[in-house]
Amino acid sequence: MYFSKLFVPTSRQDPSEAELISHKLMIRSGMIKKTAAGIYNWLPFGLKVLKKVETIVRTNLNNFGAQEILMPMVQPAELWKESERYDQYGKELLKFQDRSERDFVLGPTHEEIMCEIFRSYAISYKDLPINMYQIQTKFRDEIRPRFGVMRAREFLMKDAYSFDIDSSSMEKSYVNMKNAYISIFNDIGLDYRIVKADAGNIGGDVSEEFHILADSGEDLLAISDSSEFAANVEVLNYDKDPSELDGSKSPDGKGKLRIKRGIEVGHIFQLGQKYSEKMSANLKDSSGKDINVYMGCYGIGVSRIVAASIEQNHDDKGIIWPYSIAPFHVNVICLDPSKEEVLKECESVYQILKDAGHEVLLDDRDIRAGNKFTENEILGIPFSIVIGPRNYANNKYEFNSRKTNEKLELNIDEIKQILEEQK
RNA sequence: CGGGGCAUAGCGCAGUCUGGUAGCGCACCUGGUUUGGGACCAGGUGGUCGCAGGUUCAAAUCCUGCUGCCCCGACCA
Repeated sequence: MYFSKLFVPTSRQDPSEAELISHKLMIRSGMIKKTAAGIYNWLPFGLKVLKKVETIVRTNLNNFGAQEILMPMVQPAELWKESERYDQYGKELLKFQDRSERDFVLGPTHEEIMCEIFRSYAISYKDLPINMYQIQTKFRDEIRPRFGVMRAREFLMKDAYSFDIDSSSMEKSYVNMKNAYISIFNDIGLDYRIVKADAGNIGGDVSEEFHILADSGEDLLAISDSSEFAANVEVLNYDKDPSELDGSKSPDGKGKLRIKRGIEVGHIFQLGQKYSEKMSANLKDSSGKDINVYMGCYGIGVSRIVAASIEQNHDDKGIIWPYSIAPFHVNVICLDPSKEEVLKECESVYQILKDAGHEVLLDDRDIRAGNKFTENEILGIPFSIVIGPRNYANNKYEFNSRKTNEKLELNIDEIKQILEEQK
């Protein structure tokens, strides 16, 4: 992609609306643009990152046996009345009417629709387990949306639902999804923790959260320094200031608790029969008896991961993308594109790397060098290659790492080698 | 929903107290000089001062009502 053809409206000033660093940087790097409180546009650069996260999520879930579907965002209120969440869910549930005054809601989650799908077919216990997911825009009318896409009203979520014949197979489905999540978050490559969690108003007995660690995280996590114990402090029923937990004995008796801040990006639940009872999502077991299906549900805040990544990885110059979700892998910075021989050399390097399967940006804009360097840093592209009149005839190129700030003189094969190792 | 703040050019802001021809920086456009770390000089475009009423000879400025946005809290993936 040629930079001159990309719409990336960067800004050198912090927006007045933003407080959080990820929010500021997402606006300054031209990734997002707000339309209303908690409602955002994803511009080309931001969308590239969002799609990267989406692809990692999709690929892993498919590998772990889940099947992608797409459910409607607009849902009839009747289903929500049936599950009794029409009144319970609270004002976060956006309600409205169509032209003939029928009640609808804008989907904040899809247990009701999922049950409706399940119960409308004659499904045998032999068909189970079934696990279906979607990656879709959700709407929750937050009391106070804030921090950009971190806590938006409209946001991109992956939600998955598993169906099993009994409790023990539901647990197997749950563990399978937990493993899928571990694989997803390992692939993304951010520092994360899995903690015991409060199931909140989704319901169910067992639930765990995936948190990306960051000092700005809204959740406090209590993590043992010498065992597997890790929990959201919400579940500890501790009546004092949670920061006092730091250094106290771990509930499992092993080691001391350390308090860390996290951003919740995934939450998995064993729902049991909570929804299937209310919604009559049944099937027959091997003895012919009607059973309410055992469900699990599994969420990932896809758009939130983008912001959380920036919270965890940035410096005073801008974003630092992990290779896995970077909008581009390498930026070929052409310092004087008006000189034909320089531009030719840049295009040649660009093409070679592209042909080798890397995602390359060519900054061919006829602007000052400093602007290109500074924007490259704000945008956080992992590697850059600087080619100018001074060094274009060389067979060595200036190769820079955004993360380490390292500057190397490398030939094209050495560069290919390094990029190959990142995959 | 309670408390606090803000709304003036694309962005960031001053001007409001004390009413009297709407300004600054950045961005953008023209020309020139520059050209490896957000260049410089000269010129230029761009505003129903959030909206609706009111007071006044005169309102960005004073009064009333409304709307939107931000922060703190309660709440929540």
